[in-house]
Amino acid sequence: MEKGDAAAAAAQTQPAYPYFSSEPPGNTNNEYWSSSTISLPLPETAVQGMGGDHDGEASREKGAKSSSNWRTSRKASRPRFAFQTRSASDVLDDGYRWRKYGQKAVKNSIHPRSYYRCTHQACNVKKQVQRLSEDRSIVVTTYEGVHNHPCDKLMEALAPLMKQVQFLAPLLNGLL
DNA sequence: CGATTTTGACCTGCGC
DNA sequence: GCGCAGGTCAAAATCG
Repeated sequence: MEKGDAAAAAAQTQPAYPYFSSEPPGNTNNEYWSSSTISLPLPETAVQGMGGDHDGEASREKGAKSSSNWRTSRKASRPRFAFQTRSASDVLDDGYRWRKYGQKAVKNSIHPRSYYRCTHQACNVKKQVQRLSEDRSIVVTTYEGVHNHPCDKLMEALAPLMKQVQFLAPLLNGLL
């Protein structure tokens, strides 16, 4: 592992606010980012809803390596949204902890696509990060699923405040 | 020493 | 049915 923390910090210093949108149906081609997409007059971020009315990967019954431990994910399409950010690093610090579980080279791009998964238990939120071949400074991040737990970074930041509140609560009750 | 990344193999869906 | 492209697993390697 190289120094990804510095890159993450660099991404953190540039908070490109991500637009997000629920996926509009009817866009099933893979090339949801075309050259026209990045030529949109959006200054920093552009958004493209991911197509795919059927998610072919969630309904898979994984049978690799003689252990079909893939959870019985229903074919209910989990919410997916993709957005593009202009960032120097692949992993943008969104407050959650992600564990990389794969990397593949895609056809249309010379840059590989990375697959991440939320490290929290019972939180099967996945995201995939790909860098545009046309512009290396554009990173396409596709989230899939919603977190069923609070952001740990946020909780860490809120922990002192919560202690203050717990300490002040009896006093406030006495005053009111 | 535990958690995470790397990386090759393997599996599935889809188009022809 | 076959091949390709994409997605995931898991063992080894590596980092803090």
